[in-house]
Amino acid sequence: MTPSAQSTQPRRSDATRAAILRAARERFAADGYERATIRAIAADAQIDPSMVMRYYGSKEGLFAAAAEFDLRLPDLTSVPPARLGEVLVRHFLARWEGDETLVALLRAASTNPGAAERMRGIFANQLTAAVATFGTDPALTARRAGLVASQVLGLAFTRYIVRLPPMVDTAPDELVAWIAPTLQRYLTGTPPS
Amino acid sequence: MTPSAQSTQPRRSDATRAAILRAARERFAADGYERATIRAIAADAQIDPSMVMRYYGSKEGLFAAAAEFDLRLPDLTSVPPARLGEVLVRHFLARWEGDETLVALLRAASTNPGAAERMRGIFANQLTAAVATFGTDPALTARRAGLVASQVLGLAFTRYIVRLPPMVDTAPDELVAWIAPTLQRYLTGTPPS
DNA sequence: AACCGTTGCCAACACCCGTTGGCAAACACT
DNA sequence: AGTGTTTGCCAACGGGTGTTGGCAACGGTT
Repeated sequence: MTPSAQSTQPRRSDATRAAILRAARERFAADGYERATIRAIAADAQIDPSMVMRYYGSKEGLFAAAAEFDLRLPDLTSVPPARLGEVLVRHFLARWEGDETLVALLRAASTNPGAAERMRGIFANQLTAAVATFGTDPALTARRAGLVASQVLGLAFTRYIVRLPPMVDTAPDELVAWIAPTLQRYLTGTPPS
Repeated sequence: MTPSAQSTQPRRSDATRAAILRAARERFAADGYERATIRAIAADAQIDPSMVMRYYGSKEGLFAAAAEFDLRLPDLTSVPPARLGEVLVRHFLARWEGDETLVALLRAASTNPGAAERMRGIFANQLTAAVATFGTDPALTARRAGLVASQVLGLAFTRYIVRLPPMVDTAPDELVAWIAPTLQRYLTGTPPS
């Protein structure tokens, strides 16, 4: 019951914690979960491997902290319904390019069950929630969100993971032009009989 | 120069080789490249780990043998141009469901550079070649094939790797109905300005 | 100055990995 | 029957992994 600030006073080791997290995101994104070793991450952050354990408990704990992610989806109710597809692709493309966290999550989700679970959560909660905001048949919302995820994750997978040359070389604007109609139909198109 | 059959007379160890390969495909598909250990594969095949080394040289060699893959794309010139998309999705869906090799390749490609290279080769050669058979602008062929790959691999990634519930629960026929128009447009649609 | 929690490093543990060499049994062929 | 090759197993090596415990230096508080 000390009168001082009790919950989150800045600690002296915050810089170290941040360095670890940054190095972890880089390594997880570049190498995937199993190849990204704690020793390598610690070396990148220029500290001892045991520090990682002290601050994050375990490798799984470190990954959980490094893969915290918010899609930051815009408010879709304020978007002209006919431009939903375009807005979404553009947003996702900008989001991958600017933050390697999702690439890390994507790579790790292929082999690590926990990472896959987290990816499921992100898309089930955030994407499905966004799709649900504009009134479509609730029974179809999850399916529409899933289809959008399939195209958006396929874009990320081919462009950032496998690096298929045509997908890497094509400019973002052109990718948007091609893919926007796909998402538009998945979101607002009439379902097949 | 013996008169006997010189090239490939059946060896007594062929059964063992096949058992190893089968177990390897299963493990690589289920666990990815790094988590699928030679010891576990050998245990599944009920032989000693050193046998794997003798017959396939190394873990990389084993993977190369296990991930040999042919998309078996049908002859697209004999397909009504308006149904190209439908035929393609249906073919891919059937191909993943019946053979776990591609799932193994997909998982491994996320973390193993060699596997990614192989995946690039498969789609660059086989898919692009198939797209090139019907006469579109050659300058656009690679891009069209890349877009198709992005949607098809995204489907596989969300359905078999991450296992997003809406993508797992939806029946193949319904997936085909949703996705076929996407591929159709990527293949034959007019490019954006 | 004396105290105590924090920060950091070092050394080590126990385990698992891919890979290797040698040795016994089974087989093929003369 | 005898010889050489093939098939298989065992035991081990060298190296890398996540993780742990202890110990020195530092910082703030009294």
